[in-house]
Amino acid sequence: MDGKIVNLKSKLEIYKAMTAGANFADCPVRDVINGINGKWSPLLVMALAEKPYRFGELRRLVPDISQRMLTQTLHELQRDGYVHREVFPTKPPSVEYSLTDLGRSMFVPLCHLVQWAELNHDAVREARAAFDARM
Amino acid sequence: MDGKIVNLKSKLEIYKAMTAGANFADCPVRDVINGINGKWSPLLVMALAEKPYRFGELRRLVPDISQRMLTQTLHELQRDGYVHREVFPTKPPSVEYSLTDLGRSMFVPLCHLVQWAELNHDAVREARAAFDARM
DNA sequence: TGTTGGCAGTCTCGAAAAGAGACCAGCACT
DNA sequence: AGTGCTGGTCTCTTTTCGAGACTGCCAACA
Repeated sequence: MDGKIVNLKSKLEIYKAMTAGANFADCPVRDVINGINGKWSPLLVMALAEKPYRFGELRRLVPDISQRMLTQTLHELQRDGYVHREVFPTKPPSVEYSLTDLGRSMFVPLCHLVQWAELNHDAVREARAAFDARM
Repeated sequence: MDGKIVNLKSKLEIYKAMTAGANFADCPVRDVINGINGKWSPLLVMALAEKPYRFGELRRLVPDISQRMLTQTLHELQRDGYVHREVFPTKPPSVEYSLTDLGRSMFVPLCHLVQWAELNHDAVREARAAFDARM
């Protein structure tokens, strides 16, 4: 199961980086990707890429996220260094979330993926419809 | 230093496309992204981008995926038009999975994201360690 | 004075999804 | 006759997710 995958160069290296590790800690790509590809993470990064937002603003912006998931996802994004959390000691203390430099640099490739998604949405929907029709 | 990297109109339109929709069906980007960002989808797409694989090969290639999840993820990828499934009537019938043109075109931006992940893995791990140390 | 409402969350509980592993039919090799 | 390989499905358990109630603080309103 080891000798058959030795054909390409750059792609193979990436591929090996994703699969070679015996576990998660040894695989940088899966480690990082799994932090990004949560259900709400890309959405929040896209939102914060536009401008910083407060907790309640984000909640109103993404109506179908629960507070629990918003708190948790922001916490994870903060932990991984994508998001900066700042508390302002106003009368009711307000909390502002903004993208760090790391977050902004991650936003670039993410944005490409999102652009692809926009362009190819119709193709995907068609494929889906054709597939469902055959079943 | 404020979000000036992002003040292009195209990006704002994408952002609006992600957040404006009242529900999922109206938001093309979320619809497509949610099909890509599963736990195993990117990994399998990366693997199949190298060359077509059979079911058992994929299973051995990604040792920590369960058959159940492999079947299900491949099925979803096929439904969305990224993956082609072909059955060969050999003695024990073998099934080969390969990327479609749509899958290959999606692989391009995905690959950028993966490359970013590879490059910035250390930064993310450092941020994570620093964050955990403070708690 | 009591009430209401906004802020940023936390807590709990039921539902949905993921993971582990048994099981299936058919065929080849020993 | 037993073992192993093919590509899966079925069931059971654990993990995660989602909805909504609840907290503490303060300000405005009646």
